[in-house]
Amino acid sequence: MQAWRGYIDTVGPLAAALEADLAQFGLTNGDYEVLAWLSEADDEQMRMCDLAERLRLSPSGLTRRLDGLVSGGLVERAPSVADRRVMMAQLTRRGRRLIETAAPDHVDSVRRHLIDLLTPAEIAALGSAFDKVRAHLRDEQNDPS
Amino acid sequence: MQAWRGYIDTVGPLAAALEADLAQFGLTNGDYEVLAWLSEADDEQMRMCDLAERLRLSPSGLTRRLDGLVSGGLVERAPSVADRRVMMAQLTRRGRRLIETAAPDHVDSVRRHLIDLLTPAEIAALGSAFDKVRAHLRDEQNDPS
DNA sequence: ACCAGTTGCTTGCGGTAGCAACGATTGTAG
DNA sequence: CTACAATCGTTGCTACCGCAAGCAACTGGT
Repeated sequence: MQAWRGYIDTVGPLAAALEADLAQFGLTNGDYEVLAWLSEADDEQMRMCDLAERLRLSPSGLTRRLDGLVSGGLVERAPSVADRRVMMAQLTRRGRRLIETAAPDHVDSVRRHLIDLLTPAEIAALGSAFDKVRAHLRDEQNDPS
Repeated sequence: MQAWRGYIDTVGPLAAALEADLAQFGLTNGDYEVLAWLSEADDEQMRMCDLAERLRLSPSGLTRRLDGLVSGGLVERAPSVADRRVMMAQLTRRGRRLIETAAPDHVDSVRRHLIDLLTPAEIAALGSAFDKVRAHLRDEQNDPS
């Protein structure tokens, strides 16, 4: 329970610190994640619904988040040829250049604020612990016994 | 970095799962924390500003959160006799009964979703890891080198 | 006693998120 | 082929939170 209190008091400030480092690029954590996922996708584009799932965002939430990125010229919407219901979120050249600039800095930020502070054993424990929690949450959702 | 991705994908759903369990009492995670802190305080009351700091909330954020709890009859505002600028957030009888009912359930929820899934070594690693991160964030804030 | 600076809480505003509802499109069963 | 269900994205609504501004009250120096 002590560990739990520590968790509560750490998660928020940690996210805030990372977001502060990202601000120099005009990005929020959420924006960064959109660009990161798109940059790793085939043709640097994804269906809105798939992207929403990856980002753990509701459809409406993603619509509005993308609005911001589109007006910033980092992403554009393109209708899918295969399914006219579908909108593809497509990374623009500007978006690609920005994420390529910001990514190393962000990775470094994660290292400074988290990874480099911990022993390899602690990192491994964190990884396996979160894997277990995530697996448990998935099971619970699929089988609401 | 893999551990980092796992962290990102776990923290949000975990908070959501706990919030879902708390919903049966009509409480959010934030509401619960207010009541929990107040129930542990002397005379079950705290100064707004101290409470805001504990909750990592801005003053305005706490004002609105308390609005909700006050209209729900769980907390009331009382002017401080020592300093007339200060408002005390005071747990009501209803608030005390609710937190006393909800707390065991919430603790159990944390166990089910987190603690019971992990080995003692993993729990210890989580605790020390977050302690280090939190200490580092504090240092950084006090000495923005 | 007075005035400047600080502290504490509230309010207006903007940004972000989820849910419910909707229109458009696709898939499927009869 | 036609009806019906499911999927996809957007929009209206509501709620939450932080920042900046404002007002009240306290503090310390003159």
